Amino acid sequence: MGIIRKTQSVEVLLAEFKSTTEAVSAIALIKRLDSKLNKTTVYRVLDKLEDDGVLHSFLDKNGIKWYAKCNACTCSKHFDAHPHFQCLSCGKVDCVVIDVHIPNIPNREVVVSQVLIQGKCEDCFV
Amino acid sequence: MGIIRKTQSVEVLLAEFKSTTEAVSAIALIKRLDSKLNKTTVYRVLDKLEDDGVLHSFLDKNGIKWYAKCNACTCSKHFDAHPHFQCLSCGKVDCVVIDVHIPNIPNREVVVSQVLIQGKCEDCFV
DNA sequence: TTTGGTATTGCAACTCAGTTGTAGTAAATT
DNA sequence: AATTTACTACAACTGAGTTGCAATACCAAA
Ligand SMILES: [Zn+2]
Ligand SMILES: [Zn+2]
Ligand SMILES: [Zn+2]
Ligand SMILES: [Zn+2]
Repeated sequence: MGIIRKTQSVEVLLAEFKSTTEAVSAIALIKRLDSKLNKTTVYRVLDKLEDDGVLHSFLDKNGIKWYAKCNACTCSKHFDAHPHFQCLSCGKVDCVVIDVHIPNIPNREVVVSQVLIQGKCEDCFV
Repeated sequence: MGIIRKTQSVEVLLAEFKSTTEAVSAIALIKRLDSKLNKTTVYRVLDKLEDDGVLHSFLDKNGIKWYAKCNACTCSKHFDAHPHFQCLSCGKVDCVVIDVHIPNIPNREVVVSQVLIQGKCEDCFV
């Protein structure tokens, strides 16, 4: 179940995503908002925002959870099964709006796929 | 640094991969070998076998570590940057030897990519 | 605007995969 | 057989994420 009440915590977290399209790790948010919100609250609100189709989440190379804004998602369905790009130099992660084609595999049904690309981002690219 | 001495622990772990091409999670190995090997030993030997190009590892949807046999890898370089397939019904994971093409991204250098495909495996496919 | 129901929050305690330090053990080499 | 040192077991730790619960704050009805 998603967000029901527009609380301070919700506003604070939404504000973190308002000005950027970059992804942010749950851990980074917890540290950054330490004086304002409790760790548990951050996890719970992020979870609800994902339910509502406002944010989407994924795991990075180290199994750490990241969140980014959704584009055209609803509470019933996420439409942003796009790849994510993690910079090996600065660690920044963001959504990449390219289409990676997953070929059919004999005798298997492909339902969903996750692609994590690693390399150098715009800022770190010489 | 990889394996230097051919110990009992190494033999036990190699035996687990000898008869199958399926991937096995570190946790599953730890449980399965609980009477023979210590948890720490399992992690350390797996790590070394990966260094030696005997096994390769990856994280599943839940950030859990899995290992599978390598094909043509050496201690200096892993050549098996292939996708992995996790069955949503039975949980089984294995290597998929298909080539998923990652297109170039403007102003970014793609170094490596990880693809995790989810769906129904051969056994669970109706 | 008060009141009351309940969604939400903070806190502490927990879970659990994976790591680290270390003293003892067992391969390999002589 | 003695020596060297890679390896192992154990216990204790780490750190991201979860859970239970009492206190709080949002919202709507009165
Ligand atoms: Zn960068
Ligand atoms: Zn994204
Ligand atoms: Zn299956
Ligand atoms: Zn593989």
